[in-house]
Amino acid sequence: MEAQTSCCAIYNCEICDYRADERCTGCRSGNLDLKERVGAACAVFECVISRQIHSCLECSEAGCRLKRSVEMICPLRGLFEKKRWWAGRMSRALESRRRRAANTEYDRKMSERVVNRLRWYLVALDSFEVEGYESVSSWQLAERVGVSSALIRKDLSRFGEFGTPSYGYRTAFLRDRIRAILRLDKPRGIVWVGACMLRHHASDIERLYRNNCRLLGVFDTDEGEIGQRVGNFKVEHIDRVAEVIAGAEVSAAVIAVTSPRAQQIAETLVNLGAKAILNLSGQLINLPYNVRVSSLDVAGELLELCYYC
Amino acid sequence: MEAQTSCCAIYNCEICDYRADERCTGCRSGNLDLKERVGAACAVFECVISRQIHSCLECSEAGCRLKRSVEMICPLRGLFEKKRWWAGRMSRALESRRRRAANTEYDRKMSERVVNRLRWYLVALDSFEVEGYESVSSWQLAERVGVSSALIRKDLSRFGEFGTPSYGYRTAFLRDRIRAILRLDKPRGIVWVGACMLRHHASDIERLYRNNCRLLGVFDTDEGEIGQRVGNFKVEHIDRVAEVIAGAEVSAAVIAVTSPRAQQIAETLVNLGAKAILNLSGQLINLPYNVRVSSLDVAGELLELCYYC
DNA sequence: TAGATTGTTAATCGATTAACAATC
DNA sequence: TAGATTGTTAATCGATTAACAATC
Repeated sequence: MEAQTSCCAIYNCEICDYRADERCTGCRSGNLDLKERVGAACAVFECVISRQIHSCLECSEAGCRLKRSVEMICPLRGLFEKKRWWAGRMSRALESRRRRAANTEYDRKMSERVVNRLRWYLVALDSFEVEGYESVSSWQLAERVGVSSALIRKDLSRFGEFGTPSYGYRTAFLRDRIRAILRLDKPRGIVWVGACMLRHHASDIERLYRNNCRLLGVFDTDEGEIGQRVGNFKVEHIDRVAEVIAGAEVSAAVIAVTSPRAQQIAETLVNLGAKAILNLSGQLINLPYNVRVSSLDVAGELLELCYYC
Repeated sequence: MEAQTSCCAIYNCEICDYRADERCTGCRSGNLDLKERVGAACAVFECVISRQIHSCLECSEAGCRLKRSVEMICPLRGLFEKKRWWAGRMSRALESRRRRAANTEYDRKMSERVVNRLRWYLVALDSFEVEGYESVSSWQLAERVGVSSALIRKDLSRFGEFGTPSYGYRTAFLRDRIRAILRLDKPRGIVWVGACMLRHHASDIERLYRNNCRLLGVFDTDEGEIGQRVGNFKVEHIDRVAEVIAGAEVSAAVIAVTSPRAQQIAETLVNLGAKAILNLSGQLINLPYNVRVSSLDVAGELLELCYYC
């Protein structure tokens, strides 16, 4: 177990200015209750060898995943993997804390299910408007979206009284209110990685523009794509992303590459300030808990659907 | 209210052979409790004018949405919209029944959230296997998928005991078990509509093949695409789908067209036997409750993500 | 044997539904 | 006024978590 002497973590936080300076259990006895220790104060994992600081679990700052930081701290991979009780115990102890921290990050008022439904209400309202409906009732909306009318009324009533009894909701008014709730008026900057996929989403981009989402640049890893044009953009190499974006505020990024570098690209984009990643690569991406990842995977989704056949 | 005399529905079912032959409340008093009536027997909506039969709420057969059938029955749109209490009452009364019916369709043992997670466990297991892991513990899997380890153990324990205490799960074994649970060994036939999009999903198709999903044909509405080739397929017009498929069993279909005909195409495919539709069109699709629809919408998803920025 | 990790239980948490008074 | 539909409450339902005995 002497090799694990190097697997120490010093509890320390740049933000809270707390420094426990205690060795981790990995080096000594396995009986020490890590949960207690960590609970006592904000913890940043600092590698005693490289002095690199990793995620603070309390503030959710910096933040690279625990497992990875452990691997970085302990380069003796073979030994570590044969006996990974240290990482195991640690990870289990911290799991629920991190989860809690991640949840309080976002607006407590609105669950992600509500946000998702509001988005579909908007699509339905648009279609009702096109069909010339001045007003819609909750059951009409429910019918089209595929949820219950009670849920629609409940969802909407969180944010105010938008309807009129016995009449329903004025289509245009409700549409505007939902747009405001979803903050679709605020301008956003999007980085797109994967030029090929972008070409097939021209209509999507148009819809984004209508909702104040601007594309900041198009990037790729594939040398064949670099220099090509997509719409108004020249495709740049992903390695040049910081340079090309040059200070523009990145809200979200789309990763639509086929190369297996999705994880690495995602990390680059997070460092650039992206707070949300749309992952179309079909690969799993792991990011700090304060970054939101949404994965759309056509093949996976189809396989899932087949289950119901 | 005389105009609504034509808005009658005869309760009648082709499948159960029940025919109540009673007029709907719309024509007479509004006090009749439709819920009771409908509850008494299987109901199909038959238009007294066109004699067209609409969805049976009991068997979930045929099935076009209630609202649409009402509109068809009552062509006096102006009048109907000014005073739609009939449709409102009806719809509200039936809403929860249909919902219940839809839920009992599927395997009660496994919620859709579980199915979705299993799919991601599979992706994670694949990646662990590639990295050479012989075994994984629930927290390792949890870490990579982004759920809690308790949930993973709970999910897996529904189907048997796949792990070994103090050791974890054997990667290859667990992978095979999950594949079996998701029935990925069973061959499936897929219809793809929207040639352009398919070209950008070559790698997805490959993954489908590895999981026994076979493409039956590629179709489109765009005349420019008809006759072109995609992989091994010649693109055919969607109107020829029945002819081209010719009796092959359709499990699921992908609708990836940009034209606003998504709803209509979906109905065609359901008539061909599709039990699940993957909707990439960005449009809302409404289908009978025994058909599963999953919508992936890049622009919408991205707008939703921006909310969290 | 000591320590790790599973499978499972009970407790908690959150989301959805049914129902209805208030309102138009 | 009669009837429709909202907003909201309490009840229900289901999903997730924490915890721990059983097991390796």
